[in-house]
Amino acid sequence: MKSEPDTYGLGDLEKEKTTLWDGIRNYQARNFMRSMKIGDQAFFYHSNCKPPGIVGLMQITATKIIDPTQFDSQSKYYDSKSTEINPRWDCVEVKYKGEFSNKLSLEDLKKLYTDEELKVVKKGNRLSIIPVERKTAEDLLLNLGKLI
DNA sequence: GCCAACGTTGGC
DNA sequence: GCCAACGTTGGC
Repeated sequence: MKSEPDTYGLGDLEKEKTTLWDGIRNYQARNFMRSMKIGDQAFFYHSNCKPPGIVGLMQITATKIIDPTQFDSQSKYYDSKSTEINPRWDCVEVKYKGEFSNKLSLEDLKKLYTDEELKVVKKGNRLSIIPVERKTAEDLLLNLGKLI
């Protein structure tokens, strides 16, 4: 799950402990969130920064939550076409699990994994939520070191 | 700041 | 349903 550290970084989640992963306005990304289950783990990826890459670990603590920002006309995520009866956007709640002792930059990830093993390294991938195969995830956890 | 690689919108 | 125009993401 990607986020820009200037907007909401791993440090912000560490302070807050849990947060709603709201503001997702891409159907494919939304659908990936819908497939998540409570207890699932997720990598926190810092995007649009130097260097981009995986920095921490999270756990899904609640699913299928209606994204409140879609109804807030003051929010940049406001969607005038979404209704309370038929909301377009939902999200999950995540909990901070830790920061990796051996963070992996996008450059590192490209050296370690192919496009197919880890879709985030594929050129042109702009999705902010991308599934990771269990096998790759287990290997990533070994390469990322300890949680600090 | 540039631009590739998308996704979305809206006229037809 | 097609597609041109436009907007966004995000690495570089």
